[in-house]
Order: sequence, then C-alpha cells, then structure tokens
Amino acid sequence: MSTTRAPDPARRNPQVTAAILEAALAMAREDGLARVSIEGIAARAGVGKRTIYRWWPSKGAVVLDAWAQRLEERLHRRLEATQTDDFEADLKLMVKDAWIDTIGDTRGVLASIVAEAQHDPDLAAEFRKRLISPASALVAERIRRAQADGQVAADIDPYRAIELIYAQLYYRLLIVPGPHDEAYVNDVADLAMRGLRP
Amino acid sequence: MSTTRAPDPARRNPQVTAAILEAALAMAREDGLARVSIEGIAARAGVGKRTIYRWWPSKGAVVLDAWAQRLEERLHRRLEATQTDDFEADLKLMVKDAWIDTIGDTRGVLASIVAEAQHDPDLAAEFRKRLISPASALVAERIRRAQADGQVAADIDPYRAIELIYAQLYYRLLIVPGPHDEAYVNDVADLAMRGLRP
Amino acid sequence: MSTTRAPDPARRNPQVTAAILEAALAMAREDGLARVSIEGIAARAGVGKRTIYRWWPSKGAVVLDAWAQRLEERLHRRLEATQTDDFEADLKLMVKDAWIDTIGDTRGVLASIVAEAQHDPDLAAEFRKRLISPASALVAERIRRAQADGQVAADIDPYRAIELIYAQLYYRLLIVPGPHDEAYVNDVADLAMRGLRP
Amino acid sequence: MSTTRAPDPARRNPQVTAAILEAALAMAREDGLARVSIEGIAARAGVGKRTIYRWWPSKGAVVLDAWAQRLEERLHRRLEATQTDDFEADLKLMVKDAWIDTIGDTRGVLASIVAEAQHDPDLAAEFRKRLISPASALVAERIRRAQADGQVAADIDPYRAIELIYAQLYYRLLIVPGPHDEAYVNDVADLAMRGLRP
DNA sequence: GCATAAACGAGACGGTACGTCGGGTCTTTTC
DNA sequence: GAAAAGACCCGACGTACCGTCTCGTTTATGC
Repeated sequence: MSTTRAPDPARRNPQVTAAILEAALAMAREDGLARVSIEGIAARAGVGKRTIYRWWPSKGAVVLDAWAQRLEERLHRRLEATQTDDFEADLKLMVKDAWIDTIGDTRGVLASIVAEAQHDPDLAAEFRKRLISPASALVAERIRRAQADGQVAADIDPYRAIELIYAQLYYRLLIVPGPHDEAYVNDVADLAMRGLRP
Repeated sequence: MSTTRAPDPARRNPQVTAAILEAALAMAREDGLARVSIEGIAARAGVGKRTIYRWWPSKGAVVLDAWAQRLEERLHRRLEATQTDDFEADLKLMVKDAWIDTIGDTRGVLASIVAEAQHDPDLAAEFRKRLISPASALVAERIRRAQADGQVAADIDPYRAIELIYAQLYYRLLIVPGPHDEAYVNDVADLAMRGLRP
Repeated sequence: MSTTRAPDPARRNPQVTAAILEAALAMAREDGLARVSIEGIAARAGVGKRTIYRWWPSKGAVVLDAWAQRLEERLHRRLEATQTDDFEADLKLMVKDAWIDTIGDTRGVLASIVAEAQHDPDLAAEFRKRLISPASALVAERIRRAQADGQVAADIDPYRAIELIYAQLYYRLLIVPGPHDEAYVNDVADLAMRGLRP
Repeated sequence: MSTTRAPDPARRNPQVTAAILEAALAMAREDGLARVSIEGIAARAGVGKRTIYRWWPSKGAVVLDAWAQRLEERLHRRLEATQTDDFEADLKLMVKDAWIDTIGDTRGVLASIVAEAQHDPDLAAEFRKRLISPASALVAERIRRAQADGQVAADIDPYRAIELIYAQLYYRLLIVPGPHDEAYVNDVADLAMRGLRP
C-alpha cells in the first residue's frame, strides 16, 4: 500500500498551474535556469512547494513545460503556411521562423534546458519528445519531398541532413559566441545546402 | 584594501595540485560534473576546501583544468604526424584522433563542462581558450592548405567549415543520443566534405 | 522586505526541541560550552543545523535554554517549603539548595555560560532574565521580611546584600579554585551575615 | 629527536615582542578578546603567525601578557605610598587604586580574560599567578596588620576577607551591569567592613 | 446537500553543499 | 636561527535549497 497516491489531474487547479509556469519561465529568462529554484518559483507563484512537486519532477521539467508550451502555441500558428516548391527557400524560412521568430530571445532558456538535460536523463527525454522530435519530423517530411523533387540528393538520410543544419545553430548557442541574426541563419542554410544538393 | 590577497603561485604545492586535479577528474568521470562538489573533491584529495578555492574559482574550473591538461598531453604527442596531401583523409584522421582516441570515454565530462559553462561565463571563456581555440586554429590551418591545393572551395570561411564538421559531433553529444564510433565520425566528415568541395 | 521570515512557534516540533536541548546540555556538561558547536549539537540530536538556527540565535542560547529549563523545574519544586522565621537558617538553606542541590555538578556549565555572555550581550540579558532576576527577587523578598523582623539591618539595600552573598560563590566559581561543598556555602552565609546584622 | 626545538629566549627580538603585545592589547580593548584572533594580531603587528606561536600558547596568553604587563608597571608605582594607620581608609584607597585608576577602562579586557580562562586552565593559572595572587598577598598583608591593630576581627581568614571585598566587584563586572565609579567601590568597601569589624 | 477526500498555501524538518574564517603546523625565503 | 610570509589541513560558521513531511483551509465532487 503506497502512502503517496498518484495525484488526480482532473482536480488540478489550472490557475495554479498557469501561475507556476509563468513564474518559472519569467525567472528562467531573467536569471537562467541554473539560478532558478523550486523554492523561488513557489514563492513567486504564491504556491506551496508541495504543489510543484506534485505535478513536476524537477525545476527543469517545470521550465521546459512552460517554455515548450509557449513555443508550441507559436509553431502551430506558423508551420502550415510555409510550403512552396523551392526547398531552399522553404528551408531558410523554416529555420528563421524557428530560431529567430519563435525561440528568439528565449535562446538562453533553451541553452539552460540543454545544460540541465546533461545530468537529467528524464528531462533530456522530455526535451527531445516535446521539441526535437516534432520539429525534426516536420523538417524531415519536407526534405523527403525535396528528395522526390530532385532538389536534395536521394542518398542522404533526412535526419542526418537535419543534424547538418541545426547542429550549427546549437554549436553557436552552446559552444562559441556569435550573433543569431537572419544573415547568420541564412548562411547556415547556404552552407548546408552545398552538401545536400544532388 | 582587499581582505583576500592574491596567492603566490610560486609557493604552490605541486603534489597538492595533482591530487586535486586527479580527484576532480575521477569524480567527474564517475558521476558527472553536476554531482561533483568542491567538498567532495577536497575530501577525496585529502585537502582543505580553502586550498581549492585559493587556486580555482569553481568546481567547473577544476574539472576543466584536469580534463584539458590530460587532453593537451595527448594532443601534443599526436598532431605532428598526421599530415599527408589528401585533405579528406587527413580530416577523418584528425576528427577520429580528437573525438575517439583523445576524448573517448571522457565525452561525458566534456558534456558536463559545456553544460556548466552555460551559466558560468568565466568557465565558458576558459573552455574556449583551452580547447576550442587551439584545436580550431590547427584545423583551420589544414583547411587553408586544402583551399590552396584546390581540395576545398576557396570561398568558404575555414572557421565556418569547422563548425559544419564539429557541430555535428556536439549535437549528438548534447542533444540527441547515438553512437560516437569510427563509422559515425567518418559519416560526419563525409557529409561535411560534400559541402566543402569546390 | 526580509528574506528570512519569523518562524511560527505553533508549528514547532516538541520532540525535536527536546532532542536539541538534551544534546546541547549533555555536550556542554561533557566538554564545556566552548567546545560545543551548533554542528555538533545538530549531529548528536539527529537534526539539521537550520532547525537550530531557526529557534535559537547561538549555541550559548541553546545551552542556556536547556540548562535553565532544567533548573526551573527543580526550583519550582523546592522554593515553597523553605520558610521559617529564622533568616540565617533560611538563607543557608536557600543558598545550599540553589548552589549545591540544584546547580550542583552543572557548575561548569554555569561558568561556561557566564564566560560566553561576556561577548554576547543578548545571552547576558537572557541569562539575567532567566536566572539572576527571578532568584534575586525571591531572596530579596525574604531579606525584606528579615529587615521587618529586625534580623537584618534596615539600611541595607536587599540587592546589595544579595551581591554580598552570591558574589562570593561566583568568585570561587570563576576566579579562584576551591570546593563548593556545604561547609563552604555555610561559611559564605556566615561571613555575609556578619555584615548584614543590625 | 624532536623536530620542534625549544626557542632561545636570548635571541628574541624585543621590538617584535612589543609590537605583538601592543597590537593584541589594542585589539582586545577595541573588540573584546573573543573577536581577537592570532591571525589578526599577526597582521596588525606585521608579524608571522609562527612568531606568535613560538612565544605564547594562545591568544589569551598574549593578551593577558600585554594587559598584565601594563598593570604591573602601574601598580609598582603606587602600592608603596598607601600606608596609613586607618585600615578602612587604606582599604578604600587600595580598591579604588586597583579597580578604577589601574584597571579602569580595560575592565572589558579583564572580563574577556576571565571568560577565556573558563575553558583554558593554563590561562586561568597564569591569570591567578600574574594578577590575583600578588594583589591578594599585598592586601592580605595589610589585613593581617589591621587584625593586629584590632581594626579587623581576628578570627577571619584574610583571604576570605579579600573574597568578600573583591567578589562584589567581579560580580558586577561579570554577572550584573552597573557603574564602577568611586561611589560604588566605596560602598563595596563599606559593606565589607560591616562584616570585618571585630 | 452535504460529507469527505483531494488539492492547496505554508513552512518545519533532515540533509548536503556552499563559500568564509580562523586555528595550529609546516615550508620557503630573508635578514 | 629568528622572523615574515603564507600555503596547507581541518573544523566550524551561518545560509540556500533540496525533497519529504505535516498542518489547516479551500474546493468540488460522489454518495
């Protein structure tokens, strides 16, 4: 007989959830996830610590939840529109949309989450599930169409192609400093395209 | 008038330094940098905490120091030999040497350091200074020669070329799971070469 | 806005309080207050340091609390009985009761507390409030009755009389060595009485 | 063969000694002995810690040395003069001389030393040897003469008489607050004399 | 409709680690 | 060989959060 019963999501108070997510994201943006504490979130959201632990396993999970939710809202609004027959143009648009318009100034939060995920396998899994996988699937789909069109070499694994593109962005985010402006993301796509063409 | 005077490096005890670095690296390899604590290092090295704080600003700095020192020793022994006239072969050798033979099973430590560096600008700077910059300079040099030979397109910035290559490795290290074996690094180089050729 | 809020005494765990006081007093008796540390008390009581700091400002305060509590329990049981019409006999009984039966072998703790109080004004105030004042008030009352009876000279301030008596005991406790047996406390009262008689 | 040889007092540098004692006393007067540290004394005196440990066993010993030295100088100049045939007058003069003119505003240092002595038996012994014993011997001598003269009851132990007097002063110093002015020391002597007269 | 079980705010609690201070020992260099 | 300087091991300081655990209070079904 377990003492700690699983909580009932039906009885969850949505206002409380919102307050926690808002506080967590705000604090992560201000100070970086490393300086965020569950205690701090609880205080700022006017909430008991218990309530946070009831619904999330760690501060990283809270911030990821808040951050991903915000992204998903934005992405749903965009990703239908961008479909022409020019793969390179579509690619540049997709990358710009994602990296600049959607992530934008929450890039630091993304970096924090990746950092935290290095020692938190659950968070890493959740991060890939919420963010990397859906985005990759979407882009992979477009790449496959480009391969059918003959705009991308047929012998390339779409997922490796994605790595070739996005890895550059993450490298600049996590390893070396540098601007993340439109010129840069265009350059990223250009350089990748050199290798992807048939 | 500052209370904490700068310590005198001349009076530093090299045995103590070695013990600290060894303990720090061992613990980082076993549990990951996030679980390492200054207190733990001190205990394992049989050293006072004060002694660590005297010479390093943070646990990340200690582990980076230990880890980079180990790498530098290895690299010095290698990087002279590997110079043929075939850039692609050289590139594959360099990447394999660095990522598999040298970093090898300390890949997790590298990931930890990058993670820590996300909220520690000093550590980030030191990491780039000790690791990224020297390695990049070396590879950039080889790329320039390849451009002169006509094996690499002349209009590519060597540093962007490096990003195209290494970013893939860091992406798999930090973002998505996957093997880091010889087949993979070859594939990384192959994919990059597609874009680099004239 | 203060970060550290005042704790709520209603939520205090009495078992924890008891464990801390017991550990503190035991350690003070064994090694003297100077060798007691908050850390040591916490370890022995199986308690977090924070819990001690939440309720007491210093190790001296903990030990005083434990020691005074023990004394108060004993004193309440005694001080009603001792009331005859012979002031000198009553005085001797009171002094013996307090110094030998009640304080007894915790004399070293008392000395430690007085020592600590020399550089801790809050502790000094608490010590006087918990110990010196109530005991003095009680004896002063008896002296006033003796003055009304003509057993003590009317022109003497009762509190100065108390000093004349008790100062001798503290002098031997703190300044010069010597036994604290019944013969001695009788002698103390005798010598004082010489000066107090009309 | 002992590694730590006993130091040679003949080679001791008197300027260094003076600097240490001066610094120690100054710091003890400013902040109380409890806040004095060997490290602090060393820094203020411009001296290595080793040098202090070479000649004194503890910070208490240093401060006692400095303080007692200062007192001895003063006492030697005074105590010859004060000899009339009126014991009570002599007593008042002696007490006032010692407590007000000699100790005066270093009363806090005295309290600190007594406090420290509670957990440092060596310091306690040294304190009694340097201060209590010589002063007591002197006063005891005068009391014996007064007993011969019939000014003090012959059946009183001179040392107990001394306790009766001085204990009051230490009680006010260590236990209860209150002025230490001339009126008070006179009152102390008056009250004691009531009990000492034949 | 009303009891009753859960979510919730609050925060006490046992812990771990933080970064700092000083104690006392030791070594190196200077005089 | 005394002394200045300070590195070193160690123990304790007082603080910040961790994650668990009561407490009452509020709320919102389910009998």
